[in-house]
Amino acid sequence: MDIEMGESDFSPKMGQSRPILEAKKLARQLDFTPVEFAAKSKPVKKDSPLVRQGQNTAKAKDSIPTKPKHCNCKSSRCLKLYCDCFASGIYCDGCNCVNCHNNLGNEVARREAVEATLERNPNAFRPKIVGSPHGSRDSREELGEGLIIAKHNKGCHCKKSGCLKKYCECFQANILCSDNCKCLDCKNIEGSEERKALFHVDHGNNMAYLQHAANAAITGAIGNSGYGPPPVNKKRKGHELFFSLMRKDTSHRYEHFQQKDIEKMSSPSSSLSSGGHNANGAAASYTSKLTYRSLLADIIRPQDLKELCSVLVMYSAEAAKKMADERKALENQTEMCNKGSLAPSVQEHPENHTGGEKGVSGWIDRNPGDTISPELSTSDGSLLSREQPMSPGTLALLCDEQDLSFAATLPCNGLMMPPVSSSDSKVLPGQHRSKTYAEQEKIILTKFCYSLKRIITLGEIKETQFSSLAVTELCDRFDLVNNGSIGNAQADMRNQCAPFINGVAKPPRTPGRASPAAATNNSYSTKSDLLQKKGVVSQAVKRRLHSSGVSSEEEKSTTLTNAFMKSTMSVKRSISSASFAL
DNA sequence: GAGTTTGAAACT
DNA sequence: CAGTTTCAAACTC
Repeated sequence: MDIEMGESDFSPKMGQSRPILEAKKLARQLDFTPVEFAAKSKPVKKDSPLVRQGQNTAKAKDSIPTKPKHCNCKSSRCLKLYCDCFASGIYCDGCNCVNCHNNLGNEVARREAVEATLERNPNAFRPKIVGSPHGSRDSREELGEGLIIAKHNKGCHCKKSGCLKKYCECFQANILCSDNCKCLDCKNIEGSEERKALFHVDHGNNMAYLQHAANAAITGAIGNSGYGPPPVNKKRKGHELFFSLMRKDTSHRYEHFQQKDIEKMSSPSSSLSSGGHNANGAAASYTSKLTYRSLLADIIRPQDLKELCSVLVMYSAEAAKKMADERKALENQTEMCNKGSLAPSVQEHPENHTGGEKGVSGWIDRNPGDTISPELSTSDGSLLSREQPMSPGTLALLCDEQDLSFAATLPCNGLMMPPVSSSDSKVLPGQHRSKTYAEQEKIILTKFCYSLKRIITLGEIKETQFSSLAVTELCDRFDLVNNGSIGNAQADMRNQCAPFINGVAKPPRTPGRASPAAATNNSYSTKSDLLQKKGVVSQAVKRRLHSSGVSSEEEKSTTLTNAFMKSTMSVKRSISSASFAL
């Protein structure tokens, strides 16, 4: 990514057209280099819905490259947006293109092409999908079916694909068509049964089925069964038009469509199907809840993220209070010594009893509403007090993550000090602050580290469960086909399977028919290994945390501050990624 | 793998 | 801005 244009490429130059300058200015305004900027403009390839379904075809593998799929350009010299590499802002590398100029050796031509492209369209290299991981989160929302609502900047203009094939950029980006689109007979809309049919994971990972479903949906084999009115081939006028059509002919739509699968589905999930649009009720029960979901979807839930953030803030507050208590006690002691008299009754603050040690239990296990002083609990359970202290890092995190509901209750106007006494905020020395921050950050980092490790471990477990299940099934099927004979091909297959079970090797099978018990044992073995692995992870975390205990307060503060800032960024990325994955 | 279809990009 | 052409990816056979 450090190829392509240098920074100077986007610096204002005399004689450049306004669109170019604006585009370059835009690139600068964003927080990445022009190259990265350009690279972010092509988000769709490796994340296409079909790929995310886990298709196992060669095509699918090709669709998950470390760089966009190798192009095959012949006439464009890879210097036009036709070329995926060029559009992605990267050099061609290992492509099958002919007469390629998208390389270091043709930097001049390439630069001219970039400028020409920007002149035509200053947004040419901007992210096409607003709301994707590569775009702004602002317009992104989650949908109940593991889909992210985002918008294609320009929208698609599909006419024949029903926006259910990868010709459609919206579909390819796994987003619904939006008002920006000018597509005809769009089926890539919320509630579309055709779209849901595509994501039916009972057939999942079955490329042929997916494609068949798409074709059927597009041609009407699913949608109209040949009896209903032909697809209206006119401009979609919002989603209502389509919905009205759907309501009219949905009763026909699934008559010939995978009856068994229809029967399997029971719980209506979409507003469309729950709307009772079908007279006989058959289609009403047909709702697909089997859309793509991240393996972490059940582990990292939005409320978990919210809770995590809330708890981190809570610990921050606790740490601040603890430090304030200690400091006050110290001051009292000093005062007592100075006066040489009996210690005056410490004006205890109710929060003094919260107890820092108490707050080191797992954030998931803890009920945030019942373990902290009333001041820390808000009506929405966000556990925040407007008077609680927060470190700059915490504030930065919270103020920046304004989409988190709890953050809305936070004042972002600066540092607040512990409410020990009215005079404290005036006289609190800087060293106390940094000490407080260090304590806050230490606790927050500790908890956050635990949380992340926990998520990772759970994710690994789940991944392995899925992988081992699939591998076991594959191998057993193969056994079945071979009627008990294990040939070289099977051995090869097993060898190929091995890497997919997360490094937990399946025990070697004895030659002959694979017994179900063996498969079960394999499964248990895997789980056992995983549990062991989990233990190792926990111990590793402990060791790391233990070893991270630096000696001096300054070191601790610096270390923790740096780590915290890193973690802050990680939190943001994690939240963003997790939200997208969910 | 060749041929066809498709829709974005480029062009007029 | 609309219509047409070019282009390369997606798709089909």
